[in-house]
Amino acid sequence: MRVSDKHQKITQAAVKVFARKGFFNARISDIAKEAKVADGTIYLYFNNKYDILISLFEDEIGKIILRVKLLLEKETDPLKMLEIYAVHHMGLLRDQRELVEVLQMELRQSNKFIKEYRNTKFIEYLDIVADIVRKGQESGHFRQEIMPGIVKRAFFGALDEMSRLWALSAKSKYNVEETAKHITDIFLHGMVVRNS
Amino acid sequence: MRVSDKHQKITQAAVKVFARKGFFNARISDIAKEAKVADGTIYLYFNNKYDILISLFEDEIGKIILRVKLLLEKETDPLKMLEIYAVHHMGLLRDQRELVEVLQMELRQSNKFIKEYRNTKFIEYLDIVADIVRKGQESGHFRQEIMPGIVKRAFFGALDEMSRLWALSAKSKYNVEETAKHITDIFLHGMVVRNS
Amino acid sequence: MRVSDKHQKITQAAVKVFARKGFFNARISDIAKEAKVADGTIYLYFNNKYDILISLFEDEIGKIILRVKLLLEKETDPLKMLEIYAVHHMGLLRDQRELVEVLQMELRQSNKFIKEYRNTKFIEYLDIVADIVRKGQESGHFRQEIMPGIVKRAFFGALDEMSRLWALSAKSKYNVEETAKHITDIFLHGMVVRNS
Amino acid sequence: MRVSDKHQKITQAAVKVFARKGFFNARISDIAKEAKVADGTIYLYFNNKYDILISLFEDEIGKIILRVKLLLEKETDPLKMLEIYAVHHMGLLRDQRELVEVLQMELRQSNKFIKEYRNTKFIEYLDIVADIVRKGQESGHFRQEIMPGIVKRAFFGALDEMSRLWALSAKSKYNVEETAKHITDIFLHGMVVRNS
DNA sequence: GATGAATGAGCTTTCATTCAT
DNA sequence: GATGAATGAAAGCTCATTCAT
Repeated sequence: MRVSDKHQKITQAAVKVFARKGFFNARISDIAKEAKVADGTIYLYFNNKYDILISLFEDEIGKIILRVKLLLEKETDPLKMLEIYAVHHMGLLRDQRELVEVLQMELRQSNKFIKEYRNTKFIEYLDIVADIVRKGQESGHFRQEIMPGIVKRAFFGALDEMSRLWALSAKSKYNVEETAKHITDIFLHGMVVRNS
Repeated sequence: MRVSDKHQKITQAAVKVFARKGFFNARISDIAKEAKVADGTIYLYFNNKYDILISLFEDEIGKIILRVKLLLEKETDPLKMLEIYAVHHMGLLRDQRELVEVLQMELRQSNKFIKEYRNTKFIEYLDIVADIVRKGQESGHFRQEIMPGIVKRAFFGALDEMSRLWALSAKSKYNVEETAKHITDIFLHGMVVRNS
Repeated sequence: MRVSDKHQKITQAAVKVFARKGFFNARISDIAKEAKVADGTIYLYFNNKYDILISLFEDEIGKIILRVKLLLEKETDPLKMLEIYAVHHMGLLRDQRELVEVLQMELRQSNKFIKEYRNTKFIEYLDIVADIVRKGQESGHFRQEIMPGIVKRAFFGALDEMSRLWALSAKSKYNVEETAKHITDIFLHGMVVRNS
Repeated sequence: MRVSDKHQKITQAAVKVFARKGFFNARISDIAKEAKVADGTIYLYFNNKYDILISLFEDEIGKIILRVKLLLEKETDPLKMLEIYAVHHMGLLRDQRELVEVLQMELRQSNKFIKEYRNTKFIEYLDIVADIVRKGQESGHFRQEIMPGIVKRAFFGALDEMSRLWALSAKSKYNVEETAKHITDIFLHGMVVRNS
């Protein structure tokens, strides 16, 4: 078994356990059991409990960034790009629900309590939106007074809050993809230059 | 000292301590020390640690709802109402920063792990936005296809994510009130009926 | 209300609560609630929790001694006296079941852990049996080699162990009075001089 | 060190500590210190404080039963068997004084407060006496009207109450073995068929 | 590298007792 | 005398982390 296999097994187990119980209620032994390794083995791959969370966060956000950037490469229309971003983001909920739950929670917890940790990967993920907005302004689609630094957070926040609803309630009257498009629609209408 | 004084002293102390250390890292003795009461005294007013958090949440959200509803009473224009809501919401960050931090965190934690707890007060707070949107649709300001149930969460999420930035980073290049207005502007433009 | 009334109300409440939960699991506030007084009031009549138990023990054993001595006064036959003692002792179970349960438990606990406390009342109660045995030896009914100091404890132990069965199991196939007589019968047959 | 060693070390430490302080006054840390293990180690072998007590009780009564049954195997005379039982029972006081003290106390406590716990081992120990009595009735030694179910408890109670005296007072004017024989003598005389 | 038994610091909660009213 | 809010010491139990095997 390659080293990276154990590392990944533990990470995947941690996602499951954190999603189920939350970071503070999760025990190392839970993760060890889920990953089918000994408790002590976890400390061969991670420094401590926090480290599992942070590694997990960085690694998984990293993968998400790669995937969404790949999707966006094929597109040049900023309006469509924003929709792709939104649909992909919300799609994570369907495909990696447990991961989304963990990222949601930990986004609000870890970076506050692990002071040393600057959440650069997450900022990189947000900046994709800022770049799209800037591109849209350069191409004359979006109003010049729109502030990309605000939109990137507002857009993410809007999508994320909807995710939270699903993560909690399991079922909802809203369809995931439709919701992503509806939110995108509002932001696009909110940002476009009006010809009237 | 009136009974309510002790209750309130403990609540306020809990807000400070939870904001500083987070719910799980906060010790009862921290709260007791901050409130200048004995550890045991806390249990005369609250059933357990979770109960402090939930009571605090309900009470404070309740007060916020009362205040924002009072502000909205004087206004009938849905566009201005939405801005009032946003400005007031973001204003909390200036006036009750610690409280906002606690509400932020706990919104993502407690209702997931305290299954019995249905966060009705929070939903009531969100529904204010839904009501404004519906009102705007009735008056013909907002497009009929806009879904109030999505907007209420998207709008809250957008504002809240901006709050999170401030709560974390202490200083920011963005002005709180300006940001509230900018986000409102995008949503309003996104929702209004266009006459072209 | 006379002073002694409060004292007695507390004692009676303590009997109930100790019987229900045991000494260590009983809370002062339980007793206070049962006695319908404030927690603090108990400390006007008793020094501490142990003191309630000891006072209760002394007082109630004292009453039992008085009653059984009164019954025995009318009788001179040692054989009948022993039966009277046994039937009265077991009868307590019917009339003051809760008290018996408390005395049972505490007999095994308190005098071990409250070193200062010499359980003189209890010894006085046992000595009634020793006196009956000695009387029976003097009258020539009982064998001279019988040791009253052992019989008093063995007889009490035998009766008490039966009590314990009832106190625990609530219902039993054995009748209380019949059992008292059966045990007495064995001890009497065991002690009498045989004429063969 | 074998697993069973730790388990046994803790059990033996618990016997010492419970005998010294009683179950409720004994702290887990006392037992841990006595056993020379960490507090947490105790919870690797026992579920909780009660569990130590119950395990201890079951295990030790189990051993006592085995030993006395072995002794009784060699004997067929019910009269001698009863004496063997009594002498062995009282002998425990000499050889395992602390254990006897613990069993004494807990017999009066645990099964009352740990409702789930049915004290089957103890009943098995008592039933040895009932079996002897029945055997004696079958062989025509003991009177037919003697009730084994009562004798088993009365006999145990008589012996146990004497034990209690020693356990408490440390020294006594009575010799342990002589006392066992004296009590047995009374019960045997009390039960035998008289030829007059 | 892998294991999992052992550690012991840490924390919530309880409750006997006090004392200002 | 009576009250009951307040106190704070105390203890059972958990669990992240270590380390001998």
